[in-house]
Amino acid sequence: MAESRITPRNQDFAAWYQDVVLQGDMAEPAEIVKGCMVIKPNGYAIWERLQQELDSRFKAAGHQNVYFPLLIPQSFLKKEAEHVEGFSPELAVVTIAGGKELEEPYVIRPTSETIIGHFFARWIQSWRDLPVLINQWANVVRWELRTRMFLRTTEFLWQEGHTAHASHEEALEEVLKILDVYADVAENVMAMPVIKGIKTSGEKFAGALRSYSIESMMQNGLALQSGTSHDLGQNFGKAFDVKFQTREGTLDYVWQTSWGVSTRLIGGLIMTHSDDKGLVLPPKLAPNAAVLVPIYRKDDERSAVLETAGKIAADLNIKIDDREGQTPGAKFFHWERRGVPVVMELGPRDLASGNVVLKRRDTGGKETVAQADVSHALKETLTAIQTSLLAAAKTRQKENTVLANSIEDVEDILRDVTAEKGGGKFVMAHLKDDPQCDVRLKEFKATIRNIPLIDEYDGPGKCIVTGEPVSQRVVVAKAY
RNA sequence: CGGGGCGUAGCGCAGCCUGGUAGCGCACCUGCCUUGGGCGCAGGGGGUCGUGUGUUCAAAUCACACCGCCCCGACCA
Repeated sequence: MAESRITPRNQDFAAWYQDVVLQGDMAEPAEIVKGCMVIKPNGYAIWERLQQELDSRFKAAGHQNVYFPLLIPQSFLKKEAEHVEGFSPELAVVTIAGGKELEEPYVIRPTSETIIGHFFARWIQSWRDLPVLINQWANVVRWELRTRMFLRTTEFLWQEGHTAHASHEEALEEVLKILDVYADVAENVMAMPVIKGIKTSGEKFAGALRSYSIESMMQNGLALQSGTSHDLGQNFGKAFDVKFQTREGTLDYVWQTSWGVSTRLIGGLIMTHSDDKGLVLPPKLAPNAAVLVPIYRKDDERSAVLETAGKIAADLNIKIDDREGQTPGAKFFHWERRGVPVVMELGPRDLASGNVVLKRRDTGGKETVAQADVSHALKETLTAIQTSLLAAAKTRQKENTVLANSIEDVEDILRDVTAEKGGGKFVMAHLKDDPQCDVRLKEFKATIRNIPLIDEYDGPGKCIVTGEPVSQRVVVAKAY
């Protein structure tokens, strides 16, 4: 593709984001399919890395992968009142199939709680059948009015875990266990710091008793809900008649959970680390941790450089960019835009000195190391990049988190924040989980992102809207 | 779905007002030359002007409708 300039972040953050996605060759709008995107190899490779990290953790926690149908009988959605109300506006419905109008339309799944509830009812009879711990990697469709690549598209890829338990305590334990998995992957793989917390009633999943989320701060200060884990209580158990016989011989409805992360994570990754030169990837997720660019002038140099370069690349199991007809400069820009953590340079001078040059994507710093030490040096550099990306993101989040003790202060801080101009903050304030507060915040388009599980501030206080006592400060922000 | 902007070669754009043989830069192809941060020169290929209907001798250009993308709002992972 043609490679052109990237809009600077401080000029227009939304334009910058789109430029980075396009210039990084990760995805493009599907153009002929409203609100959808094509995920290109560079983007999909990142998703595959995320899948591996998540899937291995799910498996380790005892979950097994399954697959349920894309199409769900429309009547299923209606069985859980809150669920249907929440999802109705964004459903795509199939009414004609095989050339005939269907007796009962199918909805294309916006999520699978209902169809899974139906099968749980068939699979579960006794407490001995519990817990059921399953996960599916799937696509879902939600008819969104406004889309942005990776962050919100009509069709998106995700995983949805669904579990059924004999007790509420056990279900809740599961919900929190998965929230920890999400936080672990976000921080330790994606280098994206998150705040674990409880969603307010107004923001919880339609049909859940309670939702938990991880929220992260993007470079423009907006919050991104990066993963959710729901305590479904017995709501779907009752709606789909998922009963089991207890040890004591009585009948009870199962306690369910569901949880998911999506390709939205890739959007979060981009908006956490990337810069005005393009994508920046943490080594643990980068499809190419390093790329070697050979530099030569004459034919004899070329063969000598390529020979040594080939050996180094093979030893390190990294890609060598030996494309002809491209100058090294052009190659440097190429890999820089694609976020490759380390670009190595090897030219005649290095051949003579027995060295090789390592350039870090995050800091731009160059380091010359002996070829004999390059394996060790690369490993160290990649570790250093991973560490410093997380540290930088944490620092930025901390610097942009402020306390406010009146609703007017919250409004002053957040009123003029937009996705384009940035300037967003996480405002820690005492607010009650109450519609009154939601309404007041909505006046300047802010929301309570979550109620942190770990209170890092000053404990109880009085709600700055209702005046009622609350146990701790909550995260208020503008969000994607 | 409401408001605004946009849609012309792979990408970025000019042309449209005032209708008359579709242009520029980058990218691409060939050759020579270059290569430590986007080389240069010469030659060359590539377009149903978003789609449809209408007005006209003639439409990228005028009118109407539709579609898509981006931004803002309401809805949302």
